[in-house]
Amino acid sequence: MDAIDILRKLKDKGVRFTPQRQAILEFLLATESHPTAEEIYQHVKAKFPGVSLGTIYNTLNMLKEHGHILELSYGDMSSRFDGNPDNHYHIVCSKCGRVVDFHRPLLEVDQEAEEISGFRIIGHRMEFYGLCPECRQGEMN
Amino acid sequence: MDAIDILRKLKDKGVRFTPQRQAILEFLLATESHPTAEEIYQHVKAKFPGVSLGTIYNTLNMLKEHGHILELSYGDMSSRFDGNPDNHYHIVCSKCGRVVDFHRPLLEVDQEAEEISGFRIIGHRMEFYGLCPECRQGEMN
DNA sequence: GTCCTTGCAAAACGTTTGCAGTTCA
DNA sequence: TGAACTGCAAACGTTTTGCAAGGAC
Repeated sequence: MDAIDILRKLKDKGVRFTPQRQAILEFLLATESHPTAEEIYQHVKAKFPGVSLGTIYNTLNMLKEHGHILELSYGDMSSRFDGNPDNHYHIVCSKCGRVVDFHRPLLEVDQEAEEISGFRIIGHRMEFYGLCPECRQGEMN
Repeated sequence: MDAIDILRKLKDKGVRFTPQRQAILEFLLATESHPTAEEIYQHVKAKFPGVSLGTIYNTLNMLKEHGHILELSYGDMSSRFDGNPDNHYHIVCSKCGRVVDFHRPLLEVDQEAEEISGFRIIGHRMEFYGLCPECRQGEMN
């Protein structure tokens, strides 16, 4: 489902279809990174110079509440947004903040969570915490 | 390993043993909740009325960097800190923010992550995202 | 005595809110 | 036309920073 399809469906729920929203959602669906609101803002500004950060947040929250994107908060201050939940896992260094990808088959636990909780599960996220090889030096004896 | 043991070990690394730090760490190890910095502050203030929020953050970051506690960021603005990583999982509603516990045996993936990445893994966290039964009404057709 | 830590206050940062003007339907 | 949205700016809550005084070792 692409950006236009999603926004068309949202129209039935009283959500307006605006070019800014289209640009934001298209960017999120096209990228494999997990951009911050600021990064999305910078990207959309190239196409719509007048767009504001407030509009970015407005749209991101709307998409999140309708279950089309995920908001992931990391240790660094700002949230990251993900339009493609079928992704990989991360390992975060508690000391230097480095993040490395952990590629392994996605755990198939969403259905179990859906059945037990009654939620409509959109996706999950798993993160490992630890000390990276550099930061391990002299630590954790 | 209790608070005093941990702080004694940190002394060898040039980290000072102060009563404020002891109180903060003891609270974190004793509770099963995931308190925010503010909640830790309120608790420690009962014992040390003059303590400041800055000291709480200072200590939490130090403990995190040495791999003794985890910082977990949620959708709501403030981070939560966890001294007992062996816990449960969460399911978060993307619309109303409700969080419910998901009790299931912890997935045994830490060792795999440690071997592949070279990190010293302290723990992991998994979160499911979706729409809760109430917020599903009329959504996601 | 040294230098790490504390407490305080101010600053920085990400995010939300309020509002007047605009645009989609 | 009317409700939803935009852009802007101000406000908000969390976290970090700077610095003088204090405390651990």
